[in-house]
Amino acid sequence: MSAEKLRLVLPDGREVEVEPGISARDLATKHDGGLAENAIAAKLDEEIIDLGRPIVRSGRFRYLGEDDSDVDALYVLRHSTAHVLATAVRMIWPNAGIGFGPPIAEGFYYDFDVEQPFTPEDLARIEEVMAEVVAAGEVFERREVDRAEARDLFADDPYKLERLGEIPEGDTISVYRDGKFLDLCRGPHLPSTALVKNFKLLHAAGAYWRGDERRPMLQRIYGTSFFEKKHLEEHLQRLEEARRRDHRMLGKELDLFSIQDDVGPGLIHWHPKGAMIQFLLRRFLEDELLRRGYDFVYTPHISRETLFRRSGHLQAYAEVMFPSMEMEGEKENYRVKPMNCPSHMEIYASRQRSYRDLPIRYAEIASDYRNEKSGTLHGMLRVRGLTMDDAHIFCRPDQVEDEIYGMLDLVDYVYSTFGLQYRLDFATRPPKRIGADEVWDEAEAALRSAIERRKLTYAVDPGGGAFYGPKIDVKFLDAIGREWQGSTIQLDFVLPERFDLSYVGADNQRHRPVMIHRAIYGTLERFVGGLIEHFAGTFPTWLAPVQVRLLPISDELTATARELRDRLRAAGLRAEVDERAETLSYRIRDGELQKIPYLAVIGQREAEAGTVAVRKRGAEKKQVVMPVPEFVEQVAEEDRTRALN
RNA sequence: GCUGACGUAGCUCAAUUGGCAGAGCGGCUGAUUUGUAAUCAGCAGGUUGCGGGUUCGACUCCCGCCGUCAGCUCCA
Repeated sequence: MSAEKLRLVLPDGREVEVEPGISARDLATKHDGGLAENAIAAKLDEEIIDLGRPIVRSGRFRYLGEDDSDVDALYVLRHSTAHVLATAVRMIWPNAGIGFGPPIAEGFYYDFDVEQPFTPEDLARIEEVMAEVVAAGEVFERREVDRAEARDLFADDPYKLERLGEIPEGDTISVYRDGKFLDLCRGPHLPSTALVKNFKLLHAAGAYWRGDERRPMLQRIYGTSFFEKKHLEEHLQRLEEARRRDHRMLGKELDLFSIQDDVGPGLIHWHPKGAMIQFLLRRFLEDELLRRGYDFVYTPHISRETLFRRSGHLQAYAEVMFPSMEMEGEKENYRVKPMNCPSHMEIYASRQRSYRDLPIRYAEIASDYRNEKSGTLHGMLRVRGLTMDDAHIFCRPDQVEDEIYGMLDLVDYVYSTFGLQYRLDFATRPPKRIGADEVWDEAEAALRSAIERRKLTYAVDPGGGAFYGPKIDVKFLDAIGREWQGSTIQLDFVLPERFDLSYVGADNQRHRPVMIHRAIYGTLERFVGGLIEHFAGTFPTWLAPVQVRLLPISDELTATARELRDRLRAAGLRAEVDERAETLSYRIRDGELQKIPYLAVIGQREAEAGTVAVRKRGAEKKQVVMPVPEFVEQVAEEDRTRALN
């Protein structure tokens, strides 16, 4: 069979004709030395291939180099590093069972079935052996085998056999070997372990085989690797930076919140300074909601189960709800609410509604309680008692798009005030759903159109919507690039049905309103936790629990300092006097560590001149002496404009 | 919920093979009255998470509970 030449389109646009079956490596030496210099793999269209693999079709072609900015190259590197890890583990524990070992977003992991969980000392030991494997420069050797041989090769590896059984008939089964380690693996890999230069094992923890808690627990080792040492170090520094910003640590240091053992896990105590932040967030949002035509409502924290039976929560959400409370002399038990929607439905349903009343927007910042699994609790980010900035909008179908548009506008207004970038996930109809297709068509079109009108970029999550309606999730990015779940906007076709909501239209007929759930912050707990980490505790002046701390140099100046404090308070600002009998240096240091935006020193000179010596957090000029009125105005201005400094 | 590690003063952490529970910071008191990131001294502060057990003796070893932390598919 005289093979036709293949045509490969190179990144620079050139086309080359090659013999079918030529490997990327041979292609490099024959055709273009420069292009393939330091290549570790190649990419043909969307498929990454080993350098040694034969090229059997035409397409766009490029080499992957030792380039940490190339996600494809990193993918190969980390996959190979995972194999080096497994190689080392098998050298130390020859009987270790092996699970999966994929590259992941920031590194890789590998799951092992071992008698004893790995200790930190084990990880250090494994790293040493990995270094030996790297030094040995073992070649990654790919081989394609038939099913029978594969079964034979992995006869002692039950997890690999299980995976093998899932590979469809007719698919190629490949195995990779480096040194003594053989793995069922689709590849691709580096040419040699010698290219694994900068890696680090980060931690070990249990992980269920296939994430299924009914199946055996394996021991997972996480790690990461880079081509360049500099990038590994930067990555480790980022991890360190994230630890430095941990809201649980900062919450303690800055006295923002606590969780008390004898109150219960996942239940937040907002201390005065944390509570101040929550208060400021509420005030900011509520003022804005008034401008945007919302009505405030307040609803009970507990209710008869009748309510949640009607809403469907008892059927669909019971495992997250706290258990029933029996009430003496009453047939019905009570429940603490996990959400606010049912009560808002009741308010809507409490009287007749006209099409002229719509849209109706009920907002409530409310405490809800959810019995989250103990292992998922995490500081303020995953709690059992949560404060939702909730709202439910009831509108006519023709109003949905404008309402969504308005919410996106509000999201943008709020997030940009905090200097947060964000992105949208648009989740569409899942396979299992209620509601007619026409209703979904209309709803999804309205959401999409609102997003596009707002000129926002978004990712579609097909089938990711709830069974009762499509939704938009807003993810915001913090200062070190991590993503947080923030706002959510969710259409609901179910609740209006269950509560038999209606309005009387212009045609004098009863119609079903559309209902939209929405939260801007999400929960105050998570949002504040996110802000703590985003700002690393250094809140902008308008959010700082204490904006100004006054430092009188000696006792004689305390009265002057108190006067200024009262003047600042009268201007709506938050100020306090540090009257402790400590040196100025001591009190300045303390104020800096407490991340207070303004430290204002008052000495004899200032008292006589009517000035303050202002030391602004993070400012280039260490201190500026200014007249008191000017200082008050400067802080007030920053507060008023919500400056991000 | 499950697996593992951990839990000592308000905070951060010590305490040898099972042998008198300590330090720094913080707090209080006194002295100092301070000019830009820690003044000095003294004092108080503990049922070593809770409950059992082993032992002459338990922070230490064993069991149970509570809590914290990491993780629990980003599919060979």
